[in-house]
Amino acid sequence: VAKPIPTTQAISELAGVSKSTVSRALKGDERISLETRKRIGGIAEGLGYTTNAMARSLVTGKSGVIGYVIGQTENLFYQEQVELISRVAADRGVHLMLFQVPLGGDLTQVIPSMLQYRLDGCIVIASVPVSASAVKTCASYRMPLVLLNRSAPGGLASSVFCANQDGARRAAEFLVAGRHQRIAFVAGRADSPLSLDREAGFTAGIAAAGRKLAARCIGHFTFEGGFEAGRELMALPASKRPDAIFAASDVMAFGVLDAVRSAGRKVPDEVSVVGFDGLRAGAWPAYDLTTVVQPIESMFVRAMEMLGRRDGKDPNPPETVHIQPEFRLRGSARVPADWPLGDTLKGR
Amino acid sequence: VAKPIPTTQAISELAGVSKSTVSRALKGDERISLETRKRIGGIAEGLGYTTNAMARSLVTGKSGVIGYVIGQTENLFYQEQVELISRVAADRGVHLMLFQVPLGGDLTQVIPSMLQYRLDGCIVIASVPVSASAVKTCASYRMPLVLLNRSAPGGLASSVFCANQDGARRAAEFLVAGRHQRIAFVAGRADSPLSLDREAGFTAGIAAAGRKLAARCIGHFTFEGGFEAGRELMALPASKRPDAIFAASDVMAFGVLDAVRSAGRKVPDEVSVVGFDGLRAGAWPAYDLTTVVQPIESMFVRAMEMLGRRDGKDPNPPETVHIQPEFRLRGSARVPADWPLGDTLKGR
DNA sequence: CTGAAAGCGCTTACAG
DNA sequence: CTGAAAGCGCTTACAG
Repeated sequence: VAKPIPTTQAISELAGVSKSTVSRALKGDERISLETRKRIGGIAEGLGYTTNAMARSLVTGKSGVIGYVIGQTENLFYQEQVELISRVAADRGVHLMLFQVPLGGDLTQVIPSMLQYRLDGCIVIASVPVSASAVKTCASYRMPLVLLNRSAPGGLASSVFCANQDGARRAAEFLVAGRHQRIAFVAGRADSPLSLDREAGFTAGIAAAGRKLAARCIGHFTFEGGFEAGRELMALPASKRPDAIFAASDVMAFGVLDAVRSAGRKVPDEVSVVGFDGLRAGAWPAYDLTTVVQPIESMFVRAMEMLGRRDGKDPNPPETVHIQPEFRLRGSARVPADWPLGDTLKGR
Repeated sequence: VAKPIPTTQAISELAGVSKSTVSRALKGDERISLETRKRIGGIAEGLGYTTNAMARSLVTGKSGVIGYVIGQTENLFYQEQVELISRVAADRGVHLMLFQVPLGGDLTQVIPSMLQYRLDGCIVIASVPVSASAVKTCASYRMPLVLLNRSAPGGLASSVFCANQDGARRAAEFLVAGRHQRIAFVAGRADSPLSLDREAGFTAGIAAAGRKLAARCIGHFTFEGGFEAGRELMALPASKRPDAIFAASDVMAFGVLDAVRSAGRKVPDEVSVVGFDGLRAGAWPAYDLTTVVQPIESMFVRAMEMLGRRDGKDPNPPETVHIQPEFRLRGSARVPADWPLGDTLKGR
């Protein structure tokens, strides 16, 4: 039998008190006597009451939902995160609404929807382009934004970064210590700040050892791109062929690995491969990838905190944080004899 | 400079008409003169107006958002789908709210949240346990439910299935035609209807050729479980060792493949492996998996249609549909000489 | 073709 | 410790 969801009105009638009292009792207002609170709580429970979030947010101005903006990406990395962020959100009692920016689009496209639902804020992943005007629009409507691994044009939004440079530098030190002779880098896209950061950290790391990059390819952050890059590198004459390859993402590293193997080279005996991200699939024996692990759970927690803490009406001032990644040793790269096992970047 | 989001009130003042007219004009009500509609539309645009979805849904009783309920699963299959379903939803102008049922939990846990936001309906993926009482509760509150690859206890909710039996049967026919001698099956969990369906279809397929299963293992729907199963199977004496293995999911098939190879067996010369799902990662050279591809996009579209079509106040009556999967030939299994290339189940 | 009024289900000053 | 009243921003019969 279908029953409508009961309202505070229904409860107030059953309890013989006003709707105001019901409302206050339900949210545990101290001004209502404990006894009344308990009684009302019991009635609400018995009726199967749930507050109408729409009505509540209409008056409070807070919706209890934050937006999670993803791109139209086939990148495994982002796919893995959905479960994680939804758990982090659930733990804090906030709900997540999903927004997808189509390929070639910009955050701007989903702003109207975000505003419609009066979101308490938005988390935007790195693969979504964010124009200066998009950030400005959100700021003008007081819609707090947290960008992941991306800085906000004009500094009008918060950012949570993995310490990309530090992580990449660590990978460089690892490969140098492993006595690799010709070290190559596979970039994501030429114009990606994320890729550039990782490249900067990596080249700084090998430069510190008085070395330089033996080769550099573009892998477009895709498996296929990584595979192609790996093929190119393996096609080089022996004197130039790299014996170590660092890819700016794990999926690309997977592609590189498959290419290296199909070129008949042994991993890690002839070629070491290191990635960046920390995909779960990296643990599968087929790849067994040594990689820099992004602290995504911590990154999400920080992002939620930034969105959550706004006590007053005004959003928090934008801030930027960098969280250190970990370095995960697996079988795809030669381990220097004296390298501390189980070492992590965090420990430094 | 921060500005509040304008309301119909603001527009009505600027336009010199009533809020009623603004409301009607904005939704293109024919009763408002075209001229007025255009003028109001222009003013709204200029003001950067977006309707307050909370207020609207408070009166209409429709929120424009549907729930997507996922489990705490690390299964790649579900991870890949988030992007797809969010695109399908966006195409139809509905928004998606994410709900996660923790490990060991049941749909019941998230029902209060679903009710709070007065969702227009919910899509529940197969890895989420759905008790009879959960279905009953949703039905009693008129919350339409569509379960994926799972039938509703009591028939009180709709279901969209991949034709699991047909797909698995096709895999069986393929392996039989490939003249494999000892055919094994790796199940998901013993109590999973999904796994049982695929097993039923598969064994029916080989039984039709007068054959029976050479071996059967449990792989728990995980990579590790598949790997373990593959190891067990490869450890059998040569006379019992399978030369063909069908896994009830792609991730398990990946594990099987890695186990088969690490046991020193050649794929597909000595052992053929076939999966079920159609993960993108199956196309990677490291796995190159022949598999039954679930038509998830069509499944999502049907699910949305089931939720969307309710014109009146009452939800649509529950229905159940089965959509045919495709069979994708790749390199992990020997192809029968006379097998039609590019053949799909759909074509039959 | 348009408007005044009521109401969706809450919360929150303001009174007492 | 509790209630009456106003109001959040819409939509929708009901009138005209």
